[in-house]
Parts: sequence; C-alpha cells; structure tokens
Amino acid sequence: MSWRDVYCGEPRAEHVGRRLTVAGWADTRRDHGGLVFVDLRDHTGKLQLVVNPEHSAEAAAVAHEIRNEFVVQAEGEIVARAPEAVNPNLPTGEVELRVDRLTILARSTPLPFQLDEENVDETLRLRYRWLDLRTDRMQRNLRLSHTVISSIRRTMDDLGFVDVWTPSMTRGTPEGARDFLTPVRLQPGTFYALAQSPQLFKQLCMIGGLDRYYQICTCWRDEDLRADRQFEFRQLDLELAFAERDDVLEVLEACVAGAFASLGRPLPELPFPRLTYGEVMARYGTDKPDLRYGLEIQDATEVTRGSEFGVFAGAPCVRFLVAPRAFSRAELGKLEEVAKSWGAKGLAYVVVDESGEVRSPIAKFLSAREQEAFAAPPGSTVLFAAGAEHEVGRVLGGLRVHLGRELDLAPPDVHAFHWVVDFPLFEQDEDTGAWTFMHHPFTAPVRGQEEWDEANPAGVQGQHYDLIWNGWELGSGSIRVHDVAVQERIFRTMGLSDEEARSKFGFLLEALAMGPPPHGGFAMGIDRFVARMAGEPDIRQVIAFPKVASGGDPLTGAPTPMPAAVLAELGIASLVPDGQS
RNA sequence: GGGGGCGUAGUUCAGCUGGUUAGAACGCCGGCCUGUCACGCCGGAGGUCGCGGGUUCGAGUCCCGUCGCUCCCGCCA
Repeated sequence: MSWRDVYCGEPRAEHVGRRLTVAGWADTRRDHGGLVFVDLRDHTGKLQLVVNPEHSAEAAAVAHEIRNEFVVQAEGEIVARAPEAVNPNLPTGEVELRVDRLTILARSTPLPFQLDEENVDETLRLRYRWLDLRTDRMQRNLRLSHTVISSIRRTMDDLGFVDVWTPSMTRGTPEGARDFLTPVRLQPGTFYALAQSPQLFKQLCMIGGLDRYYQICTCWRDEDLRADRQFEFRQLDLELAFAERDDVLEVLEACVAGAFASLGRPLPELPFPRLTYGEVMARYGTDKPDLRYGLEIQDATEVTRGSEFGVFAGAPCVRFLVAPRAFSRAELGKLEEVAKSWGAKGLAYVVVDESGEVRSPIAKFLSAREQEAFAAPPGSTVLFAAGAEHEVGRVLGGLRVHLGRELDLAPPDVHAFHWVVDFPLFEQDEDTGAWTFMHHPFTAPVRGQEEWDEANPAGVQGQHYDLIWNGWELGSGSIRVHDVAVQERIFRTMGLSDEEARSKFGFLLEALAMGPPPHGGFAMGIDRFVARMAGEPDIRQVIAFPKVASGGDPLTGAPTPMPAAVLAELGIASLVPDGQS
C-alpha cells in the first residue's frame, strides 16, 4: 500500500492509532447500505477501509460510488479489528483503516476481464496488458525478473566485467537466422539489420583490449515464435580474453547461483555436470536433455545383429527405452503416432505387465539372447526404434520427452542444470550434403584439430558448449577462433569463397590479423532463465509487452502497413497491397 | 511451409445421436441492507454461437472454405 508521506508496506497491529493517508486500487467493495468496506490494493498487498456514515457522512457518500479498480485515496486512523472481525487470510487482517476522508482519484469503466479470473484468454490479457500487469502473477513475475537481472549484473560487476554498448543496427548476415531489416533513407536501397546478437562486436572488444565484456542486450531474430522464442529477446552476452572453456563456464555458474541466492532459494549444486555431445545424443537422443529423470536410451545394435525380426536385422542401429509402465494397446497406438511424428515407420514394443507376463507382437522373433537383453521389470514397456543412428536418436529422444511429460517423471523442485560440451564443429545438411557450422562460424576447433579436409570436415570437434536447465537450452557459447588462417578455413568449408568471406567479414579477418587475444564467451537467454525461475511455461509471462505467436502485438495493433509515400522516402515498395497480408 | 487443438453473453464455461424461446457462474445496471472480507437478498439488461458457403423440413451441433489464437515440426549461425 502506498502510504503517502510515510512509507510503503502493509499496516499491522503495531500501527494501531496511527493516522495515515493511503492510496491504491479498489479491489472489491462490500456495500452494506450504511457501512461500506473497500479492499484497497496495490502490489504490496491489501488493506480494508471501513467507511461509516456516522463517522463521516461525506466519506460514506463517496464510498457508495466506488467501483472495481477505481483509484482511491483515503485518510484515517489504523484501528484494531474486533477479535471476531479479524481476517486471518490477510496479512493486514488484524487492522483496518477507519476512513474520515475519501477521494476518488480516478474512475474505471467496467473491465474487459476480471483480474482474479484464471484462464483468461492470453490475447485478451495482452490486448489489455495494463490491467493484466496488475495481477499478482504479473507483478510477481516482473519484479522477480528485475531481482534476477540485478543479481546477474552484480555478479558480472563483481567479476570485473565491463558493460559495453554495441549497435543494434548492424550489417545483415544471410547465414544464420533471418534478419529484421531497416531501410536507410540516406542511402536508398540499402539496409541495416537489427542485431541477432553482438557476436562480432564483442569479439572486436576483446581485440580492443576490453578484456571482460558483458551486456544484457536485446537481440532480434525473424523466425517463428514459440513458447520460448520472441522476435526480440534479451540475452546476457559476455566475452573473456585469455580464457579457457572452464573459465567461461564458471562465470555462468556464478550468475546462476547468484540469481538463486537473490531469490533466497537453495543453490543448485556446483559445478554443473559436463556431458559430451556424443554422450547426450546416444543416451537421450537430443542435445538438450531433461535430466530430472532417467529413462535413458539403451543400445541393442549388437544384440540384434542377425535377428529373426527383419526390421532389426536390416537396421544399422537399434535402440530402446524402458518406460516404467505396462502400456495398454490403445496407449501404444498413441505412442506409435508420437514415434511416427518423429520420423519412425512403426513402433516395436515388449510389454511386461504387473504379473510379469510378456505381451509383444515381435516376441516370437526374438532369440533367447535378445529376450535377455530386453528383460524389463514387471509394469514396464520396452519401446524400440531401428534405422539410421540419427533417426533412432530423434525418435527415442522425442518419445523420451513425451513419456517424461505424460508419466510426470520429472520430480518437482529439482533443478537439473548441466553443460553439453565437445560438439562437432560442422554438421552436414541431410538434403544437400553441404557442410555448415554447428554453432556459428567463429567457434574454434579443439587444439590440434586446426587443419582438416575442407571437403569433409566430419569429426572436427569445436570448443562449443551449451547450458541446459530441465531440458531448456538457456544459452550457448564457445572459445572463438583467433587465428586468421583457421577463420578463413572455416569460411571455405561452409562454402564461402575467399572473396565472399572478405566481402562479408573482411573487418573481422583484418582485426584477427592485428593481435587478437585468445578469447571465448557465452550468451544466455535472460527471458528463458527468468521464466524458468518464475515457474512459468513460456517467456511471454515474464515479458511486459510480448507479441503473440503470429507475430502481432494485440495491444498496439502492430505491425501495420505504411503509406506508399513513407515507403518511397525509404527507397522501398511493398509487394502486398494495403489491408492484405 | 506442414501437423494437432481451440473459437457460444463483458469473462470463464455448459449445451447429448442435428429438434421448443441457447443456459450457468462471475462481472455489469437498479433496489434493500451497519461488521463484511468470494458479503447477502430481490429485480434487470446483456448473444451476428468468429466469418462465409453448403447439406437438411430444421445447424451452436454435420461438411467445405476462411479468419483469429495456440502448441509442435520445419526454421531459430
């Protein structure tokens, strides 16, 4: 409650007898005809106003006019409630304000939705976000967000990092995410791109001797929106000179631990486990596994070699999961659909019911050796995938996440942080066969692998690392290339001619030729981190004014067409007639 | 670009195998009420069943299209 000229907070028993002026929103009004109760609310809590016509006829007249969400100021004395009138559900429930002067500071039309209603359609909440922001949920989330971000800044400051501002408007990069473009009026036909990240600028800061850089900056990417993705988002961006991988990881661990501490929560155990890319892909079928539960993928390629079951015999890779539940036929049908959505052709299974009895359409094909390898405890189901290794991983990884959710395998209040390290430097496009970088083209190969066959860089390992929390990728980083020759080799490997590389990244190559210190860094998605800290399922709930999945802003109505004259001044024209899209 | 889900008073929802005048709760408006706190009681207003088309004697319900929202895949260096 805002106590004018006094302080903010919730009046308690020790304040009885004190004269106060308070202001806030009318949460509810209970009008008894004579006596009127108003619950005054702000982000600090609620306080009951009692307006008695015998005490102040003027105040009572005003009180009858009050409606939901009017802004009200009241003067009076904090009085103790009679014992039977105490409200134990309210922190201020032992007292109330006996009002002698009451002023309506602002009125409100009836609201488009009730603030205490859960499940309000999110587009409606966003359309009237100023109302939604008054809810406990949004107040809690935005204030928690502030606490977490301040603590991260404090950690970075304490570690000697310098906050350097880098441009939002920069050079477009056709590789990577799609850019948001800004036409340049002074140079018609040319465009700035909104920064997808300050990547190159922070590397230039290192070359410029800034040593330890950080920034909590906005980044823009024109890709489809998701629960964990918006067009614009914030990241903790940092870079260290003369750093090895573990130096970078320790900085992030300090930030995460500091954030937990700032909220008074038990700290996750440090250091976070470090798993290799090869390991997590084999065991979990994804590079961002949720480690709150096991349900690991197991290999059966050896045991099924020459199997009587044709699907197994003909597959280069056979793996399986043991789900802790004896699924019914109907459930298995649904699981097969899930498996197919991840690219499986079918779903072979062995059910071991509670009594230990085995049900499986493929049992008759399985040798004693296979049956022994797939032995599972009563009340479980063995689910198989067969095919190319990456397909098998994708299917079982997808099933694992599905089962984790459906069977509620993740224990509450467990925070599974871990690093994934030792990524390949390059990956091959499944369709075109072209090689491209796995992370970004500035990631350094591990020591001793600085040279490779540019036509076939399979097996080159990169000094890249991801931070994962309960199956969400919080961010990623790497030790960067600081050798011009290696940088040029990477560009050539991804199909850029030396001329193209010079044209697009010439400034970087020049800088790398002028005394670059070895360096590395990281970028962590602040909104993702805060959303997880707040226990929210998506980042929109921790962003004050987010956009919806179709890319629009229901509040302002943006984006909008612009008059042709405005476009002409910018040297551009729209191919889409006004009002269509 | 592809797949799934949703769309009915201001809000959250119900509405059966197609069948009277489309309901409830909350909110809103009016009246009564001096110890309530989800105040209570009485009365009232409020609907293009997202939109368009089709099937049918008859469509909120079935079909097609479309729009909006949403989740996922692709995409996200």
